[in-house]
Amino acid sequence: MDFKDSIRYIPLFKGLPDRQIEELSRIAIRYSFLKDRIIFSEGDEADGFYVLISGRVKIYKLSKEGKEQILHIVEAQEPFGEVPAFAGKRFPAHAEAIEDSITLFFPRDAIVQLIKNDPSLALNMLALLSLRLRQFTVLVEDLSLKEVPQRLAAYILLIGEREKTDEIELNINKKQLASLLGTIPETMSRILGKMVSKGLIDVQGRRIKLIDKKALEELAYGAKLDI
Amino acid sequence: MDFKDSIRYIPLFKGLPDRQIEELSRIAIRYSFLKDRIIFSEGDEADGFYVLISGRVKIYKLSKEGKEQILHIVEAQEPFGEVPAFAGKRFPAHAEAIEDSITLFFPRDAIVQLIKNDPSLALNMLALLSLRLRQFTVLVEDLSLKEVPQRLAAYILLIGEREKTDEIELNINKKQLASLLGTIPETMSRILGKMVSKGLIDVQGRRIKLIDKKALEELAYGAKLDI
DNA sequence: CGTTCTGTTGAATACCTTCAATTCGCGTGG
DNA sequence: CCACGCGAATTGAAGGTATTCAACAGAACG
Repeated sequence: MDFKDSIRYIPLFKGLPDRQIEELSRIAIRYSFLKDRIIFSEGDEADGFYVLISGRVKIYKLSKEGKEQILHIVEAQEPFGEVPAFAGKRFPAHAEAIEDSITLFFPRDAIVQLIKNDPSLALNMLALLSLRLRQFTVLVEDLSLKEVPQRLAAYILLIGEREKTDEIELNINKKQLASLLGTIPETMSRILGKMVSKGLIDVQGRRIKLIDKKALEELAYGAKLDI
Repeated sequence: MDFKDSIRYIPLFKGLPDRQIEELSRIAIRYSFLKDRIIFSEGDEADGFYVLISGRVKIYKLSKEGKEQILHIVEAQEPFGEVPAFAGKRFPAHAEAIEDSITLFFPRDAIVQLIKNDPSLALNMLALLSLRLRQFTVLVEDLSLKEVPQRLAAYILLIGEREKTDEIELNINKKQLASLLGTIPETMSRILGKMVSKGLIDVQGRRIKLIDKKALEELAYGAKLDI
């Protein structure tokens, strides 16, 4: 099969010469996953990494009691599962399709070979891993140094920025939002409730309207929410 | 100045041809930091990264109330501050010498040039960043999904493994251990106390003797500590 | 139209932190 | 060499934030 078009526009492969794109399309393997399908589990041996072509994937850890912490929500065009391609040989977390998803799989050896041939792929990959590290420092900071209302306010504002709107639509359900913010649905629900009664936001299902942005910012980056 | 010997044995630079080592020693700049000196702060602009030659450095985040979360303790021969060399341009966290330290600083442009010339440096750097990502997934898991006694037990066992001894000597003080484990000295102290009274360990200052390893493992990876 | 999963609410509880008061340990200077 | 002083470490009491458990409401799905 020929995936050249899917591959050409993946940011990770930006700047690669046509020859390399052809080579990539030759070695890529297409895998599809229905919603709720496990793509890999923590500890599984890995011999390559994935790029998400369409759909959405969550990367997460599980506690022995079954509580879940989402590390990252993978969006289309993003690679995932790349850690064991370069260090260790097992996936450090679980991956599950949260929508019907199409991925391309790239075997490690082929990628390493390509990196040896083309430094721009190496630099793209370094940029990607560095960005992930940066995101993880924020996650650690949130989990360790901030309380749930702060995290939630920051998240809402972030989405608002990203979508350039004051009326955001969550692209994950509240259970998963809770897991992403390191808490549980009950807590999530209570805090959303408080924010509504304080007049900071308005909530209709997955739709959140930002009403008092100033107060949200104050909460996210400034003082505590006193209710 | 000539740092060739310091550089040759840095794992990050393993496998590089002599020519590259020479080049590295030409561009490296030596910086020394006394204990407690800030090396860089979160948000500072970065135009290169460091390798620690001797001493010890902590990488950490600060909350607005002043609480500290240590992300990583850098040991000799390890690079640090490498994220903004490849993505973004500012340091995502603070770095401070916790012992008198000697570092080499490598300007970003020079390193990028070297990577373009030599894929083995690229692969070493990718391995390093991947390893850090792996470590961060564990930190996130600990902070979000485990309680302090579990984290502490796991940490003690880890050091015991690493040093291959049942009588470990902490190389950081308990305040910093608390910060590394995402808690505060008081909590740390109480839990160590409970572990002692339960006969799991014995504590003499910075020296911890592992007495009941089985129970420690049970605590770290199995059931709860009921006291 | 019932079943199942998501989301909400209340009460009780657990864990950790905060604050305050000592105590300990160690380096420095008299 | 001892005493002092200061930060590190410990301990107790009180309080706060988030979780647990349970019950129920609501939405989605076949």
